[in-house]
Amino acid sequence: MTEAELRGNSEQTRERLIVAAREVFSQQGFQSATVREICKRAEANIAAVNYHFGGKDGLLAEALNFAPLKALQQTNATLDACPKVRTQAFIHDFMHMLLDEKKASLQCQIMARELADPTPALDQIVRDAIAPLHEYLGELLNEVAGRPMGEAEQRRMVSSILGQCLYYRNSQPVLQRMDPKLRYDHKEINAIAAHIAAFSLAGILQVASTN
Amino acid sequence: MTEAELRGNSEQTRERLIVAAREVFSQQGFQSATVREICKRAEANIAAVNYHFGGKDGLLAEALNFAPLKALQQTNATLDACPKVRTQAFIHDFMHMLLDEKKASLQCQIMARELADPTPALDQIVRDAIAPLHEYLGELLNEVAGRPMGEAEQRRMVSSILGQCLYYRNSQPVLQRMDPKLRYDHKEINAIAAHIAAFSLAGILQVASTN
DNA sequence: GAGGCTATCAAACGCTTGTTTGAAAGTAAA
DNA sequence: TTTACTTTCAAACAAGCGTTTGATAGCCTC
Repeated sequence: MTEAELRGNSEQTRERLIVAAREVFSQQGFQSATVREICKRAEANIAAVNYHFGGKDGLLAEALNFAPLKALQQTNATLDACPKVRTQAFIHDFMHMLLDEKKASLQCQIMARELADPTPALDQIVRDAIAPLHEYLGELLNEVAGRPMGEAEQRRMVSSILGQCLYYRNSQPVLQRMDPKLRYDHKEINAIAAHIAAFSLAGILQVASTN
Repeated sequence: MTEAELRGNSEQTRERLIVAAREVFSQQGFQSATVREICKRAEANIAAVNYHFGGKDGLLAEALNFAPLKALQQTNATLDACPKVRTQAFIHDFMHMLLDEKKASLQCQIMARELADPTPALDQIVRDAIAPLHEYLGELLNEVAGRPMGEAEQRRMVSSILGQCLYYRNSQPVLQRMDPKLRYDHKEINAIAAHIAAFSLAGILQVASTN
């Protein structure tokens, strides 16, 4: 084995662990996920997690990655369209990130899980991902409303949209039982996103024009 | 010790365990909650849970109680008001159940937690509580819309409302960090409920009149 | 008062968890 | 060849979990 190969193997092990960790964390949540399961999927030894990441917490920190969410924001911000259309596009892309088996961002799914069941990484997640997201969405919704909203009002508008979106991911076990035929295929996700967008845009415009 | 006192003590222990279990389950979730912590709060021996309920699962089954949710529906159904006002009232009462420290129904909070992190009791919860709730809300929203909605559309309307409501409960750790001043006092809960109601009624009417 | 039943208790059991250990194998530098 | 360093591995460790056990004491029935 040459040095390059060894390096390669080491890097490969590290990388395989991160990939496996994203799978398991996003599916089972941080607490329910076990180091043994992750190592099994990564075909690595149990001690590898502690050797490469210092522990389960360290692995989570490495598995987290805000790039997909930031990319979504970036794409949306540079969209040449009116606020309403950009809001629709945002919800559409966000839902595909959360639900689409093919395009899904496991990193975002891990974050979505963290919201309901916090870990020590929550502070970092809020600071680096959720707070900027709230800020961006808040300004976008301000444009939709056509007038500056109060801080609290703006936060509630954002919460209304995020709450709807996350419900489909975090309450999937329930929704599955309510409608056994439910499958999150491309068509269904588009329908859900369209519903949330139409529902929310009406809500924003109405509330903004009333208060 | 007389028989009555013994009976009483036994019943007291059982009852204290259920009360303590509701507290701990609603605060920490079923999985994170420990039998030892519950017994400690109930001032009971560790073996008491198994003796009285056959295990942690059995204690959860007894701690669950759908009466408060059913009562909310019953109250709302017999309300002498138009569909819009009944929807507002429903959201108002539901949010107080989920958030108000004084009026809160711990049983409902346990259920809210179960949505995100299912246990073996989820089937029972869906069957006995959530499905009827969805059905009732669906019909109510139908009246609001003024026309019969399709099954999928109706389900999405209900999901939009429940998603918004549950977000404030299940994502509290995040919202707390976004706004450190946030306190779920009576006034704040009323404001949140009013927002969700106004937001959602506008969404329903708009979507219903368009499609 | 003997036997049976109920309820409680301290202690221990068996299992799973994340983590640590010490040896082994390989490469690179001296 | 020796030395040092990196990576992997099987095994064990310590802690926490839900659960079980066997003893104890009180009350009822006979």
